Amino acid sequence: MNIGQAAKATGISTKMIRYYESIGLVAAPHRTESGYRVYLDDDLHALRFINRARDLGFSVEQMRDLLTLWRDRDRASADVKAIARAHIAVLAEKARALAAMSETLQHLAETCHGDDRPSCPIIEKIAAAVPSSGRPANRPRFGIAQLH
Amino acid sequence: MNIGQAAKATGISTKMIRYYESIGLVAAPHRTESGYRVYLDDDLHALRFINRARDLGFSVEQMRDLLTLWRDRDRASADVKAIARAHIAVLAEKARALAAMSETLQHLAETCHGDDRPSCPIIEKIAAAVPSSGRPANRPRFGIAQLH
DNA sequence: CTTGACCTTCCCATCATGGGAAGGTGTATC
DNA sequence: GATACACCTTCCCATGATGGGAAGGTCAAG
Repeated sequence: MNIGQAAKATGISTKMIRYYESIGLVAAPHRTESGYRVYLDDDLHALRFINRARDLGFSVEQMRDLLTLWRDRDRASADVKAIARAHIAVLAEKARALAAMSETLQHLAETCHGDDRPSCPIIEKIAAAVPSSGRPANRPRFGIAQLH
Repeated sequence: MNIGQAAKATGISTKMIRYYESIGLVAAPHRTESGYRVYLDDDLHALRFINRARDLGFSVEQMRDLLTLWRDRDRASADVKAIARAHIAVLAEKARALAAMSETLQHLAETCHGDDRPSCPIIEKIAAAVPSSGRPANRPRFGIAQLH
């Protein structure tokens, strides 16, 4: 099985399959004489595992840990659960932060006529913060760019 | 006012203030004879505007648009509202996606004993997808890395 | 034997942000 | 005045996960 077929079979792009190999997240597969990568069932299982972990928002480094635990038949389920729980908390906090932004903006938008006139509470409140939207100086920022 | 003081006054790091200047998001401030940047009230207003827009999850390009609209006294409030509404939808969708991940993982974690024994439904279900967690092939991915 | 679909490696871009080096400036204290 | 220290300048590099694209090799069908 070539890399393109493996990509279709696992839902991971060829680019990313090569990337995961380059950073050692997955083992290098066999090669044909001409240098083509050949994927076997075990390779595909690992890639599918990665795809599902990725869908759950795990980072590459977390997936590395999960793959190690997956392969270790003697690991304690507590080890897996600890990773999961930490991740759940981070996901929930990011979701909360985004929802809060959305709602704040929604409130602002509701008070904006949205017609030809220039008066616009949205931009006015961004220009001069209302107390309720003030960020207490050192609360961690959760802008879009900080969400990974 | 030097850049460090401007940073404290606006909540934007010196690094980012210089960056916003370099990409033309804010105008270059005056300089002292020795080359130090000097920030005046107008500069600070713009930086505070940016900080608040950033707290609402707006991207640099969206902030560029918002700043233009802010400075244009004759703009239609509909123009501002359109940007806000598009952004609200994106934020809400990202929040939803993250919350869904968190909940899926939460369900898995609840069925895991989290003790010394190796049996762990979390990792087993990542290894062999359950139907309910299957991603319908071409639904847009919303992993952590795609959230910006 | 040509065509076209694949494969290979390599480099570059994204987005917003921080780190750090190498060197200049400004001010308070000895 | 000199020394120390905090600040400023520009410049380059890194992040994380992903895609784009170039330049060239391989394979199978017509």
